[in-house]
Amino acid sequence: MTTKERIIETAIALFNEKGTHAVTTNHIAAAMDISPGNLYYHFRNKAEIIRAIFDQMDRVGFDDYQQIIALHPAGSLAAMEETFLMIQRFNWRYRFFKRELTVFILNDPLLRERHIKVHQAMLQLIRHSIASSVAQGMLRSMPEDELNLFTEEIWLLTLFWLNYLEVGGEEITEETLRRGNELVRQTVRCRMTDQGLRLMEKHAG
Amino acid sequence: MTTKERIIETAIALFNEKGTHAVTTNHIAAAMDISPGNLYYHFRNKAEIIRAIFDQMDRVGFDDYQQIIALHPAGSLAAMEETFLMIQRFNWRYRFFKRELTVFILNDPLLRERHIKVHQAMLQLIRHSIASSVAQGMLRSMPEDELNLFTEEIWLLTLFWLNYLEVGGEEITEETLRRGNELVRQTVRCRMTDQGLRLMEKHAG
DNA sequence: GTCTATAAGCGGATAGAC
DNA sequence: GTCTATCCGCTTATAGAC
Repeated sequence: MTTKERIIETAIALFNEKGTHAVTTNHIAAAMDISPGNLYYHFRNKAEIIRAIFDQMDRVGFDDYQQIIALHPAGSLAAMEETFLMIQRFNWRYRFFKRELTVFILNDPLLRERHIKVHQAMLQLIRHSIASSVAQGMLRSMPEDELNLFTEEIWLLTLFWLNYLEVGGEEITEETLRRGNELVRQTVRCRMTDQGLRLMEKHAG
Repeated sequence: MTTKERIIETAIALFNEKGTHAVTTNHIAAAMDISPGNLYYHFRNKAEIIRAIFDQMDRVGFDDYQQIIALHPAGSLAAMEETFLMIQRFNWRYRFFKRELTVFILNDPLLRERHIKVHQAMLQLIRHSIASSVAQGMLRSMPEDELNLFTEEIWLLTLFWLNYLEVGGEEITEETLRRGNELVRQTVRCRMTDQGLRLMEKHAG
């Protein structure tokens, strides 16, 4: 791993542990046993480190997104759960980001725009996924309004499950992540047709 | 309003606007046209201002909670919606707090414990409310597991609706808050009995 | 209670040697 | 690429006059 990469990984670890504002460039340098000057050779300043992390997130996020797309036709429910867990893993790796997101967005219009685009894309992905489940007769068809709210509900649950666990003082484990998945599944089950429910039972058994 | 109160109100406004870390004691003093020294006469440091705000939140939150309790027997659905909006207003007034909550909790074990207690109390309140709706025949009875998940879903939606709007780049208005309410309502509707649905229709019409 | 002035400390950032 | 040394600026916090 290059020094630049090590700086980024160390920064992610420390940001996740203490929050970006409690972590200084000096802390990052000290934690990886290099001098502050060396750190500044690789990055102009702290903001640039954060930007580099965001870029990494974009790349990883894009790869994940491609995987989700590829997964999607495979089978509605299983694909959805795989997607949920994938997003949770992403949110966990970059958990400082989600924690401080609103403040970042407040102070950085560019990040705001970028994030809104991702947000919209995810909503569309979910809506599309729901529509295809309806077409397959797994979900009952519903009026436009209800479909929109349903879409937002799924996305909100997925987006904030990790945060929910954290502010409730729960550990993030396989078990608690699985519970979030259960939550989404139950929300979906509410809108299932009899046929969909039968298929799900079979799948579970 | 005393200077002390004005400091608190100014701090809340600035924290909401810029985030706690971007706002210094000097900024607060300047914004209200007093000297930094004067501010330090009333508060030992910035952390103490934040603590004073938390204390205010506790008091306001407790009053709101009492109102919710009082509201509760009045009528399930209407009370639930009133509660939702009350919590949104609270979250909006202290929006810096919810935005930075995970980081606060990370660095302050006491706040963590306090917050977890509130979290648990709200879950219990919701669970109790659901149980009484089931007893009244409004909601279909459900297995323990489903009830727990349902409770958490309601609470998660209520807790994060404001955050959801913010990270999605939406304005907080009567309209968008109402949409959050719709979301919760739809989640509840999924579990309603025929009797409950009829009552709701009548209520809406 | 409120002001002005100022000290102390820290984080961010750069220069220049190696 | 990496280090040491150092500077700038800002925030916190205090002392002492009014």
